[in-house]
Amino acid sequence: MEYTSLVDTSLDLNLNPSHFSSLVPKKEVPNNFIELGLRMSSVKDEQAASALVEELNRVSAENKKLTEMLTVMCENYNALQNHLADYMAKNPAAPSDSTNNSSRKRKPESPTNQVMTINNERGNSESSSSDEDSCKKPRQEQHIKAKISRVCVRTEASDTGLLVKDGYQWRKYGQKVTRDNPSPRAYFKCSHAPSCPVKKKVQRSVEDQSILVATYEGEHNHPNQSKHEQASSGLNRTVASTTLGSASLSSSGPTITLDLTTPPKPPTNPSDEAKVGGGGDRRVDTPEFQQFLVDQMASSLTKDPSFKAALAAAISGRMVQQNQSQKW
DNA sequence: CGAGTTTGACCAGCGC
DNA sequence: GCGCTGGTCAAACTCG
Repeated sequence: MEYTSLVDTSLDLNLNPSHFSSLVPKKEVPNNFIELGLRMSSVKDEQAASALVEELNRVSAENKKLTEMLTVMCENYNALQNHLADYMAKNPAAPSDSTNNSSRKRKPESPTNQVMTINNERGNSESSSSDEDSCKKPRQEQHIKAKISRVCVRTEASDTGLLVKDGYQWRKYGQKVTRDNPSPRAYFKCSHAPSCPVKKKVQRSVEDQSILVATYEGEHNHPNQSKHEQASSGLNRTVASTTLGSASLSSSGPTITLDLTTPPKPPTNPSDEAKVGGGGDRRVDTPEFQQFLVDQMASSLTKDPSFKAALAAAISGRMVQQNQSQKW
């Protein structure tokens, strides 16, 4: 997951928190504004003043946007750190962890690495017990199938359905109880286009029954038919509604966990359920996910008073900088 | 009545 | 070769 590559880090945000207090004299900002206003009044150009205010608003908005991008970077960094720590805690020894595979008859054949090579671009995120996905298909077929992604969706524990709405139309063609998970696994095929090879497997997580793990295989060879639907009430709305929940991105892969148990209001119909970035070609770097991440992270960060102060200082500092440059 | 779901049967890969 | 397992098929069933 290279989110940092998605963010233009060359932006000069003047956002180093450790230097805010020293570099940005906060109390001087209003003084500068007053001084600026006095100068403007001396020029007797109210239109210019209003234009300048508009410009300041525009710059403020721009700074806000840039700050959101920065929050994405920060959050990704933190998520990566957490995941690394978690991984190190769980796997203190070498990656050749045989404990998880000892009870299996099917040889995983270095599951993580294999899936990673198969997926090349997407990779697989977890080497957990549900990684047998990589071992089931004939090896050659695995190499043909290039896209395997996994999406975790947190749902209400009382929700017994295996429905992960992602904007595509799926037809269930089978259900099976697997050995290492008491919860049944549901098999879906994309029913929108007969030629669409995408398949989806949905199974509840062993560790947390409230989490649905959807594994997508293949790529859709057709556009998401319900994109418009999503735009109005589906994905975007759900993305917005998860602000009060939690979301986590696995730093090692495309696994995405959405906590949908705390929506602002209960869904009025099933279509309001989790519509996450599923679909074989849905990627974590799609605009939908980026927007989701931005919303999530901005929301959590804006709750942090220190971050607010830093942000305000950054914006103020930026304004002062610009004003000074305009003076010169 | 058509589309989608359920579910038991069947198939193939893998380990012993 | 046999048994276990995951994946798929297809007839029966359900629902709008």
